Parts: sequence; C-alpha cells; structure tokens
Amino acid sequence: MARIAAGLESAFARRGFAVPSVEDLRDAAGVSLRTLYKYAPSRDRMVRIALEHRHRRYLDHVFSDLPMGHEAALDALFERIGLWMERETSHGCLFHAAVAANPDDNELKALLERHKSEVAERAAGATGLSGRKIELMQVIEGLTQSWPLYRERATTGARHLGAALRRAEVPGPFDARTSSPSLT
Amino acid sequence: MARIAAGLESAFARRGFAVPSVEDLRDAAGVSLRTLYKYAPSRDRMVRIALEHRHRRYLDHVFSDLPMGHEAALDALFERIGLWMERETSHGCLFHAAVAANPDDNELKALLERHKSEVAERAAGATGLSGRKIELMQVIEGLTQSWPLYRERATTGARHLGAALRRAEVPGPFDARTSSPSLT
DNA sequence: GCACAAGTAGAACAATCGCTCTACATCGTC
DNA sequence: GACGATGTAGAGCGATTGTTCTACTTGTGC
Repeated sequence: MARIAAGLESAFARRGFAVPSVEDLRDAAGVSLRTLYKYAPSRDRMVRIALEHRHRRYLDHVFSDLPMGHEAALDALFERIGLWMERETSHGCLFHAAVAANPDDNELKALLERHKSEVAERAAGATGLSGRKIELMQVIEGLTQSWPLYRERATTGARHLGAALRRAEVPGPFDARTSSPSLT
Repeated sequence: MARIAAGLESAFARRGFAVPSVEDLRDAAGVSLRTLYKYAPSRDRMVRIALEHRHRRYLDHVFSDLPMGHEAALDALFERIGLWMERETSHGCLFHAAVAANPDDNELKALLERHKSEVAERAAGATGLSGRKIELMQVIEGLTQSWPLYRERATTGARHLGAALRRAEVPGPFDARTSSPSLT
C-alpha cells in the first residue's frame, strides 16, 4: 500500500495530474490494474492517495529535527525547502498543481488547505513568528513557486526575506500605517 | 480573434487546463468549431492563445499608470495584484497552472518564463528594487499563491514584506553572512 | 495437500476525446 | 443579384480514456 502511494506520488509529481493515464499509474505503482483499483477505486482517489503520501513526506523532510533556536530554525527551514525542491519536484507545489488541474474538486481543495495550514502552524511554531504567520507562509510559497526559475538563488532570497521579516518583527509595531502585530 | 482569446482565457481560468473539452472551449469562445480551429489549429494552441491574452491583460492591469514614487509604486503594485486575484481567478497563477497541468510541454514553460521575467523587470523598475529582484518576485509569487487562502490579508502581508525588504535595502549590505546587494 | 485470499496479465466495455468534414447561411463587393 | 470569403451547425472518425471482468498464478494456514 505504501509502495503504491509512493509510486502514484512520483508519477503525478513527474508528469502532472492531467497527463498520466490509469495504465501509466499502474506501471508507476508497480502492481496490476486490479490491485490498484482495490486500494484506489477511482482515478480521483489515486490523486488523493498520492497527495496524502506527499503531505507526510513533506512534513517529515522539512520539520523533523529542526534546530531549537528561532533564527537557526528559520534558516534551516528555507534550506530544507530548497533541498526538497531540488530533489523532489523541480516545479512548484504539488497540492496547488492538483487543485489547479481540477478546480471544481472540493475534496482536493480541502486537502490543499489542510496541508498549508499544517505547514503554517509548524513553521510559525519553530521560528517564533506566530505573529507573522501569513508573511512567513508567503515567503515559503514564494520560495516554492520561484525555485524552478531561480534555483539556489531562491533559497538565498527567501533567507533574506526571512531575516528582514524577523528584524521587523522584534522591535515593535511592524507598520503603523496598516496594522499592528498584535492584531494580525 | 480577440473575443476568441478572451473566451478561451476565461474558460481555462475558471475550469483549469485539464477539464474543458474542445467543445466546451468552443462554447466559451462563442464561435463554431470550424472557426475555432481556424485560429487555433489544436487544443495546445488554444492554451497558448489564452495565456498570451492573459499576459497582456495582466501587464496592463498591474503596471499601467503606477505612481511615480518608488514607495507608492510598491504599495500600489501589491494592491493591484490583490485586486486582480479577487476579480480574475480566485486561485493561483494561471501560467503556473498551465505548466503544472502539462510539465513536458516546453513551449508552455517558455511562455511561463517570458511572463515572469517581464513581470520581474517591470516590478523592479517601478519600485527601484532592481538589486532585490528575486526577493521582490518571491513576494509577488507569495501573494499570488497565498491569496486564495488569506484573501485581503494576503495583500496586507505582502505590503509588510515589501516594506521590510525596502527598509533592509536602503542602509547597505543586506546580510553580510550570505551575500551583498551589489552581487545579486 | 488443499482451500482461500490476494496477486498478475490483459481482454473488453461504453464513453469521451481531439479533430475533420459536409452541408447550409450570411455577408460585403462588384 | 451573383460571387467568393467567412461564418454556423453538427455528424462522423479513429484513438484513447477510466473502469470492469475473466482467467490464471502464487503464497499461507490448517
């Protein structure tokens, strides 16, 4: 079952969600059509199984054994995401890709939101930026989405943004004209 | 022709790139199948025509008549992108969606890169952040990608990041540990 | 040694796909 | 008012799709 999920995930990651046929997915999963349909009774389910597998692997890769210090954790976070991009996908976020390929599927949307909110929660906790969760998430999204174009420079850029965000966080109100940290 | 392109664009924007059949696209374009195939001899071409149309409309909406001052331009930029997201898509970048749906299509990839690099060029020019083009682009990507989840708060978050980026830009080296502004 | 669950390989199904083609209507121009 | 260009409506084509089903093989527990 885990092998099936892994195969499905890598197939969708490599070729997108629209292109691969069920027979392609069968090859990727390394089982027969019958067994594949036993665990994933429809193509939609294959997509969801792949995404759930990806979710677990992503959280493991990015958040396990992060440095304790907030500053070090922030740097390590971007480093790990950059490494993930390099190793795993080379194009943007797989969850966004899945929803983009099928915008009417509400189950996919729910999966995307659950994934993002868990990432946001963990990232904010590890870096001490709970008051700037949205901005932190945006840097992460920016890194993920711009990585295919900028490669390693995207990681550096995200570190810069993270440092600027932290520096603006500490002293007091971020930007008095629009809001105060305690309100967001 | 412009009406066809507009129809195609809105069809792909609303329903993604995988789902709509050519007959759906014909309905969206408001012409017969024959005329549609005259201007777009294959479904792939329909996708490209839609993206080119979107490219022009996006640049018009976001960059025309921006305020002259760098700071005002930066704020206006995020405001306009937020407004664009609200009006046009409600989910992420259409170019990324197109490439994600069909990762092997190199023509699509080229279109994506041309779009992004022109956005980066114009944004950096208008805001005076040419030395931080990558970071600026990442904030834009972060705003675009996180807008569906955070709505108006995404715009505010991007403004915060933009302000932090500008503040870090002016005084001198950004982060001596990793790089200096003059090198990136 | 045999029954049974669980696997494989792949034929078969209706539906749908992208695309082509035919037949007919509507123009502006001489 | 005839003409050619350009449009519409939609039937038809072969290929491919997601899904189901049949027939056969394998491993495990009693």
